[in-house]
Amino acid sequence: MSSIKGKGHCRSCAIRQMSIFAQLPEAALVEIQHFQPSIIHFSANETVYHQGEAASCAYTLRQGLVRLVKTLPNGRTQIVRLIRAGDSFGFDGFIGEPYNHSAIPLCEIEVCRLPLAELLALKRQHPEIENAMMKRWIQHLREAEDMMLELGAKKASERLASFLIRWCEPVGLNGWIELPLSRSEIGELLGLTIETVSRFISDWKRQGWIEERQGRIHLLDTKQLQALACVDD
Amino acid sequence: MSSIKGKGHCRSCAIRQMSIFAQLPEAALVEIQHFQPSIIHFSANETVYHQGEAASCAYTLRQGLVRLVKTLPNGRTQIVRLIRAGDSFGFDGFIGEPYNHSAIPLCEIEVCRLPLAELLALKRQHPEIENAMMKRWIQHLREAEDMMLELGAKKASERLASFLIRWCEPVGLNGWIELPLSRSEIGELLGLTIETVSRFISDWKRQGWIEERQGRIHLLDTKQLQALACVDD
DNA sequence: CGCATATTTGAAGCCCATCAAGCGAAGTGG
DNA sequence: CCACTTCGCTTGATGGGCTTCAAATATGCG
Repeated sequence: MSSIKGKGHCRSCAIRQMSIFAQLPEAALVEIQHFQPSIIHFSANETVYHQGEAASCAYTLRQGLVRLVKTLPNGRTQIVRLIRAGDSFGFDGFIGEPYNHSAIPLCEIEVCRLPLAELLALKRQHPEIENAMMKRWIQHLREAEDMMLELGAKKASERLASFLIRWCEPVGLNGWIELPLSRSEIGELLGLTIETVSRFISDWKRQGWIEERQGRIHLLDTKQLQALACVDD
Repeated sequence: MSSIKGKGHCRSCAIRQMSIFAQLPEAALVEIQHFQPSIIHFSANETVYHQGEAASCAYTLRQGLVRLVKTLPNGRTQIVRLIRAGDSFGFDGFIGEPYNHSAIPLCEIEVCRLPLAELLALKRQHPEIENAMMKRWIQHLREAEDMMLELGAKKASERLASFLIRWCEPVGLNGWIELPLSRSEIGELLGLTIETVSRFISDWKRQGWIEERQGRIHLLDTKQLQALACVDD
C-alpha cells in the first residue's frame, strides 16, 4: 500500500535542483512549507492515479521510475511517457480536465504530492516556477513528437535499437546501466509484443552487440545498433 | 513564394479570440503594434520552417491548415500535429533548441510571425499570455499522448476510423466537412501507406458508411465506425 | 526446494507494406 | 478542341514482418 511518509522539506530536498523548483529563492521555500506537500511511497505497479480521475494534484518524482499509461477498452496499452526523478507529472487539472493517463510505478517510488490549487498560487507568486514548467512542457512536447515518429514511421528493430541507445546514453554508451523495464513494458512503450522484443534482444545478444545481467544492460557494438536505429538527429 | 502582407493589426485581428492573446486587455494590443508582427502568406507545401533550423520565431496560424512533420534519413515521414487557425507553433526557441519538426502548409495559409524575444518580453508583462500558452501546451501534450496510443496500440482500420470520427466532430457527426488531406497525408499522420488508407476508405464507401465528394466527407454510419475505432474515451 | 512469473523459442497465420498496373480528373500546349 | 501529360486515387497480387498461439526454459522468491 501507499504510505504517506510525512511533510516535504523543500529546503533539504535532494531532488529539488532537478525539479521545477530549482530556481526558487530560499525565502520562498519557507512558504511552500505552509502548503505541506506530502511525501508518499508507492510500491511497484501500485497506481498513483488513474486515467479519467479528477486531477486535483500534481506530482514530482523523488525516487524511482514511473510509467504513464493509456489503455484501450480491449486491454491493449501504450506507455506514453517515462518519468524519472525530478520530473513532474499530472498537470491535467490545470485545464480542468481529468487525468489523461494512468501513472504506475515501475519500481518502488517516492513522490512529492502537490495540490494543484496551491501550486497554482505558488506559481503566480514566483515566475521562476512558471518558467521552469514552461520549459519542461516544451521539452516533453518535443519528446512526444520524437516518439510519434518512432511509433509511426519505424519498424520493430529500429524502434528497439533507438530505445536502447537512448536508454544507455547517460553512461556514455559504454558502461552497464539498469534496465528496470520488463520485456512486456518495453513492448508497451514501443508498440510491440513481448515476443518481438525478446526475439530481437536475444538475437543481438547472440550477435555480441549487447549483453545483459540481472536487470542491467551493456551496449557492446553501438555502431551496429546505430545503423539499425535509423538515426535521424 | 511566401509574401509578407504587412504588419499585424491585433485590435482588428479576426482570430485573436481563438489565439493565446484572447485575454489580453485592449491597452496591451497597442503595445504589440510596436513589435510589428508580420502577416505572411505561404502557398501549399511551401515550408514555413525546417526541422533543425534555429528557432527565432513562433507563429500563429490565421488561416488555412499546417502540418508539423518529422522525417527520417531514409525519407519516411510522420505528421506529428495538425495546426488549425488560432493555434500557435514553433516555440522550440524558448528552450534554446532548433525546431524539432518542419512546418508545411496543407493549403494556402496566412500566419502571424512573432519574434521569440519580443514574445518573451510580452509574456513577462502579461501573465494572461503565459497562462493561455500553458493551457495550450497541456492540451497539446494530451493530444500527443492520445496520438501515441493510436500509433502504438491500434490497427490500421482502427486508426483511420477514429481519425475520421475526430475530424468530423465539429459538424456533429452528421454533415459534410472539408477533408483537405490527401490519402498520402492521412497515411503520414496515421503511420500507414497510401494504399492502406485508400483501401479502407473505398471499402467503407462501398459499405455505405461514408461518402465523399470533391474534397468533402460525410459520415453516414457513425455506429459502425465507432465500433471499428476501438473508442476509449 | 517448489511454485509462480518472466523470458525464450518455435510454428502458423494475418495484417499491412510493397510492387505494379489501371483509372479518372485536371492542366498544358499545339 | 483534343492529344498528351501529370498527379492522385484505386485495385490487384505477392511477400514479409510482426502478432498470435503454444510450449519449453530460465529466473526469482517464499
